[in-house]
Amino acid sequence: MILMKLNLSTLNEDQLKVVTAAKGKHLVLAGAGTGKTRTLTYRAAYLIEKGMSPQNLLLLTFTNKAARNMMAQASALISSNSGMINGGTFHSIANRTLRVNGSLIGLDSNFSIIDMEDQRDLVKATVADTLGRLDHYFPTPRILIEMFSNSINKNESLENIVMKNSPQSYDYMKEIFDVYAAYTKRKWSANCLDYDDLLICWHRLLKEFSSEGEELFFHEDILVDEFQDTNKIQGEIVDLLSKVNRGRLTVVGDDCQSIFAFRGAVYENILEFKERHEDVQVHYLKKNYRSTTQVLNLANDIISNNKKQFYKELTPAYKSVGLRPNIMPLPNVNAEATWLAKKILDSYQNNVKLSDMAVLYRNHSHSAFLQAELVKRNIPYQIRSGVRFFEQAHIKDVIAHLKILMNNRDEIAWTRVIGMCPGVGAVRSSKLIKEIIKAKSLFELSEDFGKDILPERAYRNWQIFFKELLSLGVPKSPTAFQLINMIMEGSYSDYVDIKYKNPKNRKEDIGQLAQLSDSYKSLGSFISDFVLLGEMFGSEVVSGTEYGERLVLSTIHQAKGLEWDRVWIIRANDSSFCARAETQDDIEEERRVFYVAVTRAKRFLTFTYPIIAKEWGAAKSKFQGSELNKPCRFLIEGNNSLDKPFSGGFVF
DNA sequence: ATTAGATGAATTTTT
DNA sequence: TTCATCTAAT
Repeated sequence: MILMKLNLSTLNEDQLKVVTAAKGKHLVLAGAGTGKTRTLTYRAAYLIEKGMSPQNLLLLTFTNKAARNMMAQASALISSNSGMINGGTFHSIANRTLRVNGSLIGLDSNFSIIDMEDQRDLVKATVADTLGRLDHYFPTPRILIEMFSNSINKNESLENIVMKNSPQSYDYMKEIFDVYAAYTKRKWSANCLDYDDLLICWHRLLKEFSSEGEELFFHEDILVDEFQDTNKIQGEIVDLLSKVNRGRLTVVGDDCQSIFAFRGAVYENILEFKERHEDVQVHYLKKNYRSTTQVLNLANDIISNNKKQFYKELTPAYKSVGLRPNIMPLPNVNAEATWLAKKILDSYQNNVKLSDMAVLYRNHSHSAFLQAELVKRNIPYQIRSGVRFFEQAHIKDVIAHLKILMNNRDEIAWTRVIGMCPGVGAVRSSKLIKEIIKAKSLFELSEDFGKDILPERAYRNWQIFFKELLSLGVPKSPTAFQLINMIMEGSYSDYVDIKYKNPKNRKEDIGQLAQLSDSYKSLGSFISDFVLLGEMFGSEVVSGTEYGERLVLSTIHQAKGLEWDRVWIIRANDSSFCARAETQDDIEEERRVFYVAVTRAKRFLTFTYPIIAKEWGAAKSKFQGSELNKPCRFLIEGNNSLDKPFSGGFVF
């Protein structure tokens, strides 16, 4: 095996110590911009250079973006013929493990993975079945899903979650339990796993079938990035895995950048790591290679107001000259968008690349006005928020066709597919599905299937529809590529024309989907990768020219781990960040979100906010103009290194 | 009894 | 823009 010589001279002393540390347990506390991921991937490469096989390494992280980043960096460091490193998000590794060994806990390896929308549909159906008519005050499917998920990810009883988050629904506690039980049962019999189930099942598998030295789940070393984003169950999965390999584990994280508490992330996983594990070596990385002193000063000032943290002040790696971050109040959201678009154009005309700039915000909806303004001025942008590629209806339609061929019991996919047949609605469709599932396979049904279930008119439509479905199974085990093409040659194409208002674009998307599927060996791996990595295929919403660089618009959560020369943080008013925060912990979380945003900037950082508070229904008549926004409290508390508010907004 | 189209209401952050 | 509920058509 030919190995690339790893060049360790580019690492600083602290990083080098981590990279070359002896096998054992290591906790690396690293601030923003200190080369966290780089250090971790160098360690992976170092271990491989020392003789470890890449397949025996396991690299884990929470978000897809971080995983992609990490895997790309790691594989750039090792020679291509040394094989693939084993790594990805917790969910994708769970999926891989369960496809192979899930049968140990009674799982059928063809299971489907369902996303939030699918969950909602299934819960809705379950509620209708268990409770009959809906009560106005019974929590919506959306809320129910959130309760269930919270209870799992935060490892608290459903009762506690309801009491804390929706006390007004506590009267329905019994019904909520019933729905939960029925929903769980239904998922299982449909052979479907949601995101949480992936973790639960992996956890259960490890708990029941792993023991010290157990080969099945053995990894010579385990490296975890963004450890502050892990939740309770993920933390336990890491514990169990490291028990198998007798404690070879390196976790890297920054408690100050923990911004996923809403889905159960507990930075206590970091804070308590030393108590949970024996013989832990702790390392600190504090040198920041990203930002100017001015940006770092503000970041340090902001985060110093948080009480719960490992305090680690970031120090700039280089002496740099920069401008102090600046705040620009504007009359309203329109003015904010116009001003910003103009500023961006100015920068661009002064030879700043669009790809060196980014606009960050707290929620998706904050980007709307700016988008309109950018389109008006022909400024190309790329947006990393909003509806993802795989969540769009037409894409899900096609995927549902593939899912039913993989997993005949997938009632969610069936509902979606059959729902496209005219004359068949919720009631008749559920009758049909019941029969289909009984039959074990679509192809075992008799030709006149449906005749005794549907009225005449609907049956005539169904016959055509049903024949087409059957024809999908004609070539022996067709590829995803073939299947998608067959679907598009059939009546689904007409369905798109009738049902959606921009059918041409949608069909192009589906064409893209077919292209993507072409590189997959099996239908199954394509589908599960698709659901889990959906955004990776991200035909992100793009405007402007097809080629060349684009300005990035992103939520702060999605911008984590990235950096730009110039960063604008819009809607930097207090209510954007703190309106929903109730407890001190909530405020600290928002402060960390703010801190993450600030530390994305290398040299220029500007905040803007609209002075007049206008909520989203503003178009509707109600007068709301009397309330004025204040700048975000994180900018004015303490003694911040910020050019004070109302300083005139001079930026460059 | 069901479906399908119309109307009015509501939006954190991610896997 | 998407989602739940109401209402008219089958």
